[in-house]
Amino acid sequence: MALDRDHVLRSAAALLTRKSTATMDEVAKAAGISRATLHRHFAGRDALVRALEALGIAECEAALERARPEEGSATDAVRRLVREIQPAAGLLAFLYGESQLWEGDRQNAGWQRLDTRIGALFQRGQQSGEFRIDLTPVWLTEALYGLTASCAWATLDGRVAARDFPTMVAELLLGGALRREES
Amino acid sequence: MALDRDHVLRSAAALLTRKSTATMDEVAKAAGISRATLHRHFAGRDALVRALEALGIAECEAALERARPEEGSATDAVRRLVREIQPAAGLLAFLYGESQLWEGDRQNAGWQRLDTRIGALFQRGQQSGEFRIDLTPVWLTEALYGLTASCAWATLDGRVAARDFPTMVAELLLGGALRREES
DNA sequence: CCCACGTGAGACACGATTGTCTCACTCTGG
DNA sequence: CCAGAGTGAGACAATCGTGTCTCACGTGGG
Repeated sequence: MALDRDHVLRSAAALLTRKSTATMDEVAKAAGISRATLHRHFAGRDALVRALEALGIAECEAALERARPEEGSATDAVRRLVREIQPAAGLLAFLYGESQLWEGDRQNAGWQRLDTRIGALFQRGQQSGEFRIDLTPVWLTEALYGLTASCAWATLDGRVAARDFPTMVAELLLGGALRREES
Repeated sequence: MALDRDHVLRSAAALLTRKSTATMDEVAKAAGISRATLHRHFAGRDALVRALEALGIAECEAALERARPEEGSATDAVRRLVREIQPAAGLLAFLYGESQLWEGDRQNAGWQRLDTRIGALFQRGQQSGEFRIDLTPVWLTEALYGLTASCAWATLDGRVAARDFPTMVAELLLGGALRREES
């Protein structure tokens, strides 16, 4: 039962990542169950999206946990974070484009928790002198989400290889397009 | 009449940037016209979105034109491009999230034209030694779109000041988060 | 003045999606 | 074997957005 629910959620995430307007019927078929059973798990489309949001937040927090953001240099911590977040990138991209989640004043507090922790990582990098201080931690956090979603979509379209995901996102976010003189 | 159409288009762009699921009725009200008149300008929602797509492409091409991508260093050209693209950033963010435009095989050829020209700019930077070669021009182009959309949304929410848009996008895209030793 | 045109307002039907319900089937444990 | 829980299939009404239509209004030119 709990396993069923998780399986349904993951199928829905995979489908909605590709086709964000998918019908409840399509979601059910993708999970290999009937629409009736889908409704037994999730009261409605809204409830499903909320559950996906909670899953996305949980996966991001788990990725952040695994990345050990307090450990070692902030640079390496960001690289670890990007690597750990890749499995959730598709789901994240879907949620990122689901404006329904952002317009109300009742948005999930989990995002703020995440923003705070990721922002703190960038701030730590600034304080240690690793990161430049003219880009705010808030913007760097936003850019991390944005680049993650962009690369997830580009991967789906085949414009970027999945194995290059960590490099592409982390290297652009950290080093930018400019070539370094040193190193 | 032609002016009316342009005014309607711009109102729709402004509204749909904030609320991508806005109704035809809401779009009409935002433009100060009735739904009937809106339908006289655009056969349906699809036609409206397509017209917005064409407008977005045209604005991007105009921005690219103004930025003179062949002139001077590629770095400065990218900075100019980001600056010129800012007025269209909201519209671009809306289109970027409109998956309807990408899933079919009948996507507007304008995007490919743009991708090619912007990709060429990044390639020029790589050939001149300004840009690193381990990030593909395709990914850099994608990242430019992604960061533009992210910053547009962050600006709407007040997380980033509009006046900082060019700096935030261009500096992150070009230099990344890492602090430079030299310069 | 009068007519033609564009417009706003509203009615209407249609399609798509949703949420709820019922019923028959299957499997599992006692 | 049997009872009960869970499921799939389908019917059903309700809702919402859409596309089309009609009609009345007013405005500007002939």
